[in-house]
Amino acid sequence: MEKRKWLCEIEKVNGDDEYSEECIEEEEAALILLDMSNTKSLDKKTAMALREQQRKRLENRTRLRLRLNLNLNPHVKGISKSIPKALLPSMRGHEEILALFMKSPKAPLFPRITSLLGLIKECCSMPYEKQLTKTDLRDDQARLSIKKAYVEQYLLNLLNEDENIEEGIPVIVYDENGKTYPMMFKLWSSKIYVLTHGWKTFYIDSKLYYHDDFITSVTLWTFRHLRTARLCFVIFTKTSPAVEPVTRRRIK
DNA sequence: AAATCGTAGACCTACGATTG
DNA sequence: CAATCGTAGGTCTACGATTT
Repeated sequence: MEKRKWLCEIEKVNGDDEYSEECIEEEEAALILLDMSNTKSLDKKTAMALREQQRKRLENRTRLRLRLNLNLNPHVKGISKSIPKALLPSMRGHEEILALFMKSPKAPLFPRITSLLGLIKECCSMPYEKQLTKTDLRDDQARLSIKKAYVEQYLLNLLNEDENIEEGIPVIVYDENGKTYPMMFKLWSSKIYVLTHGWKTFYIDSKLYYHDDFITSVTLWTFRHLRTARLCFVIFTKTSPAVEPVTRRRIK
């Protein structure tokens, strides 16, 4: 109910003269139809119209989720920039978060993948950026380690009761093209959180490799799928010239 | 045999305690 | 108060174990 209320407020602010329960149902229907368009044969025109409709809806949803994210991550602080006053009067008091969302030069709060539009059931986690290490990209390791603090702060509260991180949680990982990779999200020996199984396929497909002259980093988001309710990750990759080699010394 | 999993230990870093 | 030291806890790597 709270979500609906927010959505309606958002639509008002954005200039929609009318909103109603129907508009929300209409949105859900559009999202489901669009999802169908990914798997069934719709004619191009219909699919494009649905995509456009979904894009518009997503803009509203994004703002809604931002608000919901505030409740999950109320401690995010530190940036204070000007916010367009007309945006969301009811978000007063959260200017810092809005600034973060709107101005951050880093990763956006939400991954921009067309095929994911409207399929995100619960709000995304905050983005997590990691500079990949040698072992993250080693063929004989086949795993991505994820910082404990990030997992405990942002991801564990997204888990359902029946999901046991120590036993491993099957997840779907999306790359920036929307391609999916089944992986296992797991806590190893109460110390390291990792993504295993499909990670190797992912970095091979993404043409990632370790080199002293380059920094390869990933940005990761987590969300729950609208239809399957399954835990999903989105991983974007980035390679840039390195200022210094990114290795750790090890004496042996 | 190759791929993947799991862990021990080296290394790093943040932070509190101590000292000048 | 700033610099230094000690330490706990987190991250990364190497390598043995297990699975395919």
